[in-house]
Amino acid sequence: MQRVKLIDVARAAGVHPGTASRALNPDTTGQVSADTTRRVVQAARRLGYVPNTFARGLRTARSFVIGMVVPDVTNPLFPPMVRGAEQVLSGAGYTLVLTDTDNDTATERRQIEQLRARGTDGFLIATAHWDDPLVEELADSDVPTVLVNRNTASHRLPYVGGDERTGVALAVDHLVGLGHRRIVHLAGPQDTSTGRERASAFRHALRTHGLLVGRGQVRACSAYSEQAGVDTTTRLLAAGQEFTAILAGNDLIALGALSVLDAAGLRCPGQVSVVGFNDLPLVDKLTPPLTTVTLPLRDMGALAARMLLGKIEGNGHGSPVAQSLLGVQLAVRGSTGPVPK
Amino acid sequence: MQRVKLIDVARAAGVHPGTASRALNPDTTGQVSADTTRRVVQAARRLGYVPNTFARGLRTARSFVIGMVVPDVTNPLFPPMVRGAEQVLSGAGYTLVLTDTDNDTATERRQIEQLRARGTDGFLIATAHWDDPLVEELADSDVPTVLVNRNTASHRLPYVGGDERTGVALAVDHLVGLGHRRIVHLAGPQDTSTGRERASAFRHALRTHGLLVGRGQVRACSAYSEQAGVDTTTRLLAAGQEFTAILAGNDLIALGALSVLDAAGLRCPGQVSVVGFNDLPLVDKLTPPLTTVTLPLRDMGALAARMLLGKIEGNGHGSPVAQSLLGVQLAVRGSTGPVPK
DNA sequence: GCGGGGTGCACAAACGATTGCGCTGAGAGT
DNA sequence: ACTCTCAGCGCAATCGTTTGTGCACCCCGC
Repeated sequence: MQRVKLIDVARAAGVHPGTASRALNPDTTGQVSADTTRRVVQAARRLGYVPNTFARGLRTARSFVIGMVVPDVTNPLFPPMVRGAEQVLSGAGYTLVLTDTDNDTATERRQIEQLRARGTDGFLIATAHWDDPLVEELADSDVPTVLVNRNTASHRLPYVGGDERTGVALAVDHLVGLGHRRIVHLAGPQDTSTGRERASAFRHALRTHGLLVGRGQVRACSAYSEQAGVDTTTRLLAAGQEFTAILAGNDLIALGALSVLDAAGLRCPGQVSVVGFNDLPLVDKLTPPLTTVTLPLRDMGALAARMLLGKIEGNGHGSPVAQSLLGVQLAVRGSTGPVPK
Repeated sequence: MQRVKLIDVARAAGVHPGTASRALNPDTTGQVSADTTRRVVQAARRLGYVPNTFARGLRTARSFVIGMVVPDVTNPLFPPMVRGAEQVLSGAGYTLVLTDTDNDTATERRQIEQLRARGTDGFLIATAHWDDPLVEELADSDVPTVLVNRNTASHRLPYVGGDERTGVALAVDHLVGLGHRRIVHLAGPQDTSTGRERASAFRHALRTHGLLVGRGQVRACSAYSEQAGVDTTTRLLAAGQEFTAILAGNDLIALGALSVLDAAGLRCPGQVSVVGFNDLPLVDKLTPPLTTVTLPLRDMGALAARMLLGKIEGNGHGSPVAQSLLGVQLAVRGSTGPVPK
């Protein structure tokens, strides 16, 4: 596979392989004279030496591989996080292995097992559920792990996410500012932290404005999908609930809501205003362009990666559990307007 | 790192580690009696044995890692291909390492180097340029490689893509069927196979319909981006070229074209029809919904992965170079209509 | 001039799985 | 009954790197 190995470099430099190893390794190069180091480094460069990852990994039990687990790469929410993480990681000499669970717990377990068998140095988990045995297992184990995008109930692991509560508050303020009083929240799945957090923040925001939160005003969708948005909105209309605005759990749910509203002859924003979450690509080009909460996805991925590196390279101690919430913004667009008279 | 190793299993089964190894390995289990195999397998399962990838890789010089190189994960074109590939590969016991070149050749080279150092068993390349030194290097090397989505001039490596020519023909037939005679092609970058192929197919399709291809009728964009679409369309209008329909090199270019047309007061599809390529998510929800060519992205990824596995596990021989083009479809939507009178 | 403290390096033992080789014993063939 | 064969398994080398240990040797101070 690889031609030139350490022993070749050592021979070329006229030293023992062990010495060559120390010379090449930044941490141990101090144990070797400057002159020898120079000769070894030169020989290595000249011969084009690349260390064999297997041999090194076998000896050191480190792989420089980070596993990142997402539910579905084709969901545009995740690629920016992946990019952010990858840039940080590859800058630090790590390789990111991305794996897709297809929203399936069994698959997820299998993938994680496989990665652990590979000696993965750490995990970035974007699939966490509110009660998540897999995540608890990771927390019990000694492999460094950081949660991103979704948290768990236990708060046992470091977490990086968006400031959901502020996002919801911005959206509600905006709607209330437009005169809306009857606002419905099509919440995300309540087994995810984002779904719960946004719903809780929604109730809180309404109360802040002195509005009551009636029953049926928060309706949880079964998934963060357009179809779930369609279903829940259909039920909402069937229930005869009155409302002039919808805060959707995310953009996909908002899309589902919009299509049902359209089919029911309810104009947006004329009769109903709609706000989404995440600011997916192209939602600004729809008719009407979707008002939505923008999360710093890329920064979330990058920060999570940095925190993970800190856990790995910092000797395990340091701030044990950190919960970081990154700032969000509200992108006000065409799907929200003044409350109809 | 890992508790239980082969020697533990062997001890539990009362055999030599070597024997245990053979018993566990499907290829060599024939060298061990059925009874012994059963005992070993049972012990392995009971103890929860997972082989150490490093030790195995060191000995066998195989990693069961496939590197996939894409220009940008956040471009929705790629995630479906990644998923398709990942499913095939993980089903076969391989791990997919996804890497993002950020459309930068230097980054790409670095990433590929790093992956090769890791003993990557094969590459799936989605970043190929028409003349691509990096790809040629891979072709020269002995590491199995399959190109996907984009081909190179040399045709030295197996390739899986969509049937671009048919896609273009469908689009042109559709436009001509609507009465369009003055059709402009906003071609993709001409250093990519897709850009060249679509442009060439466009000329060919026009001739098939007995239409002349005038100068200025095919205009190459500098990138597959919305901005490039904006720029090229702006130039097109400035040139005073007459046209009633645009075939865009891809959906992003089409989006750019649409916004410029809109700004210029040209209604779509009333005055100008627009066809895209790729069928990105949400382009069916725009106003007007974009008529576009649909590629089987997921199948492309899956087939490419299968071909790569064939190259890796088939002993190198077999059909040396295969070029596979998968069927495409035209999704007719609202952005195309009858030619204005 | 001699002992002591260091520096700089060589030596060799790991890491854990795979695999060519060779030994043992049982069955078959004559 | 004796050899031949071959299935089944144990033995030990091997993959390439890292790292604890110890041996030189040099310089210094007494």
